[in-house]
Amino acid sequence: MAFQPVDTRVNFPRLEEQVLDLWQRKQIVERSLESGNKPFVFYEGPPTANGRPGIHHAISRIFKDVICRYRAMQGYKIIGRREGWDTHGLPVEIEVEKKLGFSGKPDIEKYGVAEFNAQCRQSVWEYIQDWRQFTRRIAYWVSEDAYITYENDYIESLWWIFRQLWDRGLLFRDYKVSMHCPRCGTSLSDHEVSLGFKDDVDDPSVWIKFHVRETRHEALRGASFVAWTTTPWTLPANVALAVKPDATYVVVSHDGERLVLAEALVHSVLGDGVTVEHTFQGADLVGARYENLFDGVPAPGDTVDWSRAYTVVADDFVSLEDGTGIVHIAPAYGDLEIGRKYGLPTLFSVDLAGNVLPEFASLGFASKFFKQADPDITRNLKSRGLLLKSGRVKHSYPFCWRCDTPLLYYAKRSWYIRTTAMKDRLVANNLLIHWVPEHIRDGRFGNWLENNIDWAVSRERYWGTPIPIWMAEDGYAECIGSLAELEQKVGRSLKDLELHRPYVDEITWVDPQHGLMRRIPDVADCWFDSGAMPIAQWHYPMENAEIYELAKQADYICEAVDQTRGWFYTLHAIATLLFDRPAFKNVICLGHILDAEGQKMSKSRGNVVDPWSVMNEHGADALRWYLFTAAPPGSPRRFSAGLVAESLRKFLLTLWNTYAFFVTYANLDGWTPTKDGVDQHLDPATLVPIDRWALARLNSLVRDVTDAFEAYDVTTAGRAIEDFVDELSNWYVRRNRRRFWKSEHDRDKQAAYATLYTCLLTVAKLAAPFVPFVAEAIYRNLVGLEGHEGQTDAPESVHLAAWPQVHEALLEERLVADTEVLLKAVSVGRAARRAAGIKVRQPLRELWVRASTPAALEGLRRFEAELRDELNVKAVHYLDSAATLVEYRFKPNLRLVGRKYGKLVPAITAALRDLTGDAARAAAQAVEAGETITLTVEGRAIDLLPEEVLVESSSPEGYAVAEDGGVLVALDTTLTPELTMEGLARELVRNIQDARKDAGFAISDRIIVFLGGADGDAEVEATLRAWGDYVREETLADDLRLCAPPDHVHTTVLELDEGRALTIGVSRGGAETRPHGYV
RNA sequence: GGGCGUAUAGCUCAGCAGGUUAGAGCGCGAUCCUGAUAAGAUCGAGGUCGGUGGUUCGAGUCCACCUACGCCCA
Repeated sequence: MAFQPVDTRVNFPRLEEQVLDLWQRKQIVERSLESGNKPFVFYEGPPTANGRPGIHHAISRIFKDVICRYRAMQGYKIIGRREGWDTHGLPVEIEVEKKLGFSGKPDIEKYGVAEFNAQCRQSVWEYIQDWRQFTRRIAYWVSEDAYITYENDYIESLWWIFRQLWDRGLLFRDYKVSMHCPRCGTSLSDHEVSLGFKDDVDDPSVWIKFHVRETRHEALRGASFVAWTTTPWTLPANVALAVKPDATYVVVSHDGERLVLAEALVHSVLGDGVTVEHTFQGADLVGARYENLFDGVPAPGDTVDWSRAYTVVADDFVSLEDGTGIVHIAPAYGDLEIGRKYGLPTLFSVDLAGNVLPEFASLGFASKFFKQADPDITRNLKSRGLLLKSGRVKHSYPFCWRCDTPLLYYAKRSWYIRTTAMKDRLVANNLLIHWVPEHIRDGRFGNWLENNIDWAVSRERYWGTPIPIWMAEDGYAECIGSLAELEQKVGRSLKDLELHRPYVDEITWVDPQHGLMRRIPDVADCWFDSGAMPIAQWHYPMENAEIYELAKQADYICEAVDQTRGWFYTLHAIATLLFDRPAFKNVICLGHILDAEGQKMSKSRGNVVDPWSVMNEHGADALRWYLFTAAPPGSPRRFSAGLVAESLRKFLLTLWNTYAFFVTYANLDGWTPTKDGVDQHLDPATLVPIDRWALARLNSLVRDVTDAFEAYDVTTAGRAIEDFVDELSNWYVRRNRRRFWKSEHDRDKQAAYATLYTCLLTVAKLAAPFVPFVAEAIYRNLVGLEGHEGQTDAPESVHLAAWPQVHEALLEERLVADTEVLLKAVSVGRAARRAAGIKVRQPLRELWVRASTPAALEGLRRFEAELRDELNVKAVHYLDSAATLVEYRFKPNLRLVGRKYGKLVPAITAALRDLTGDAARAAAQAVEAGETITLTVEGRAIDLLPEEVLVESSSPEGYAVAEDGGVLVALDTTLTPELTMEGLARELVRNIQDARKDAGFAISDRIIVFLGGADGDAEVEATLRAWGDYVREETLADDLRLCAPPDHVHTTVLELDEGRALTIGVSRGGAETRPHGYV
């Protein structure tokens, strides 16, 4: 059974398409989704499919995927690994409005709510095919058995939740100021409002005089209160002025007028040249009356108590940061709480469409849009001498996140979920959640919960979950918790009822006591829909109680950071209010992907990178790997296709080439793993150190990747795999190539194959959650599934295979540490060669090496053969204290000495530095022998333990030296004729190999070599006498001919020193060109 | 205005019990190694570790303040 040949010039996108076909053919996805026995609960945060998926959807989908794949390989049955679609809400309505050319609610009413909602229902599927293709291509494994928030079953579950809240008294109706969009005709939720704050909004800034009308203070008579506002349109709704009770207020004369304002703000408002006439505490001003600017309009049907209107109140909320210290109060437009607290009437100046009320017609600004009315109102006040001054100001102001209309603060009747009643539980339950990154828990999310306000859950819109509250004229209300309950109310079957407006609105009944019960017109905030998905996706409690019980709390969710106030919050709020438990245990909170300029990618900016172009060029795995490993998921990161390409080269190609190398030689040798695994070749007792090293590294990798996954640290897990693959390729394979090439099929070769095979197969499994395509291709070929159907018991897909276990017996920390020192010594040795200008190909006589600790030096001794070979030297000597050719220098090991001796550190450092000559040698020997050394520092004797001293040695004279990280390598650069000849032999081999490759010969082709110009060159002839067999063997040459190559053969030129050059020719050998020998 | 986060080489990122000369990859230049490699190695250029102060024998790391950016809240 051979492996399928592997091409190193792999086209990953094409490979991935083949794997996709395979998965489909073998129904791998379905089988994976159904596999497992221990439950692991995942919640899919539903996107709205009314736009094409972008790169930010790619990252959230793969981070969801990678954890689920990992858990699936561990034998978990993943519950909730299914699509979910968020289908309701203003975004959808806005889309449809745009399409139909509407500009507000009246258009929708005219068009008909039934038809409008039908359009909404349809529009959410416009991009569903894009989403499904995207999901498939990026290998986000979810079932297409989707939950859909607009379905009757889903809505019925939401009704049940409403009813639970209702029964607990957590659902209530109240006047409350909310941010109102006059265009959309609806209040916006806090998270919606927060989407639309703009800085640097240009607004009027006016200082208004309010003439004092009635006061007990003589000094106030004839004076005017000065208040500042940026919203002149609210002035007709003014009912009071507020001051800070403990602040100082002054009456000043200014341009012949007497003005009242906070002392602290006099200068900033009026500048210099004012005379203070009198001083008041804010509290003293309470009760003073002033002449109202306009006649505000009460809401229809409201009985207004005018007794407190147009008076001064004192409250701590007043700030002296800006303005005048006197705040204009208009309860209807934001100061409702103050109004209620001080018994003030609520008066209006503009209606819900944002237009000034008709009552102001005589003043000339009726029916104007509130922002447009600002100048008219200011002009009116100016003409009446009530304007102190005016200007413009830039500040932040909220706009509708969808239609960009400036929002109004507006007191309206709405429905609320009393989340504040459970605030302590929200906070406590949050502490049970494992957040990645950690700081979100106590930072952004924790703060948000600390400042919790009641959740405004109703929307005066059309396309959404109808809030199941029916109300009579007299205000009596009932909340309906299921369709059955509603059927009972109306006394007929409603099984064909579509649970949307306007159909649900048509359902009424007559209550014997209260008369006709009609549904309130509101629909639910669509965040309520998604936050309720743990319950509603199963149509609980009407159905699926069993699966709901398993899935009532998620083990894992993952979305971007903008969901802190969105889905993360609504999930958490509903779970806490209903069940007093967190909705999820672990959450990865993704940072935003930014474009190349560091800007957030968003549809409105039009800078969204198309993930398809990246996947088509580099493949989904390359994209996935990059997103997993480039930066921790919580950090915002800049994205460009170039970075994906780099990630591809660095990891996927290295892995692939290692795999290709293995397959190439395994096939040549006919090596296959034994059917029941390869472990009999992997007994540590019989393995050479480098094999044991590879397996030790592999097993510590398994351990590290598993640990990182358990901590939901995907990035660390991925980077660990990348590091291992790098070492496997650039150390293990490179060091062991000859073991694979050699022709004997001995035990050593078997061990090498078994080791590399085990590493590759294990890496394929570890990497499977990250790069499911490449891992699949490698796995299937390695376990013999490709082209050998039915001949193996191995699971048909790496994604159906078991997650690797750590073999403790193979973990050898010491061996791994020793190899690290070796790698360091090799690196330092190369630097020394480089410094001396001597190629690695040129053998040298000897080197001296020193490590920072005796243990490290011992490690080097263990790998002396590797060190000799890597640095191409004949002998290695060790610089310990017995070596006389070096000088020693000492430093304190600060980590230890610092803690122990504190302020003495500089003196100890100096004392160690002063050790020279015999004293230094003695000290070095003491350290090496594990004895303490005694120093006299500031008059006292200090015994330093051997580990508290770092010994450095100078380079021996006449050697090429380099040093780094405590490892020193000194090379003897003396060249003997023998060494020079050997160097030349290797030079010949290298150039002949190059020529072979250039000529396009197969690896196993035997050749004839022509050396033009070598005839008569004593050095070349001598070299070939000594090394001819070696050269022939290395290059598979049947013959080395000292003559100019014939015309037809491939040639290359090797420059020797002093202008000598060899022309090397290679041609394929064969039976007709039997070697006739050169020597 | 408040909260959270980020700030280290041209770019992407490590460095998190405070410790010795601040690293890696990419890119650039040079050299080397190589019959798996689209790879690898070595050297070079490139850093006031955002700034200022403080704690400490010692600060990229801890503290305070400030600046810039991002997100969130107002």
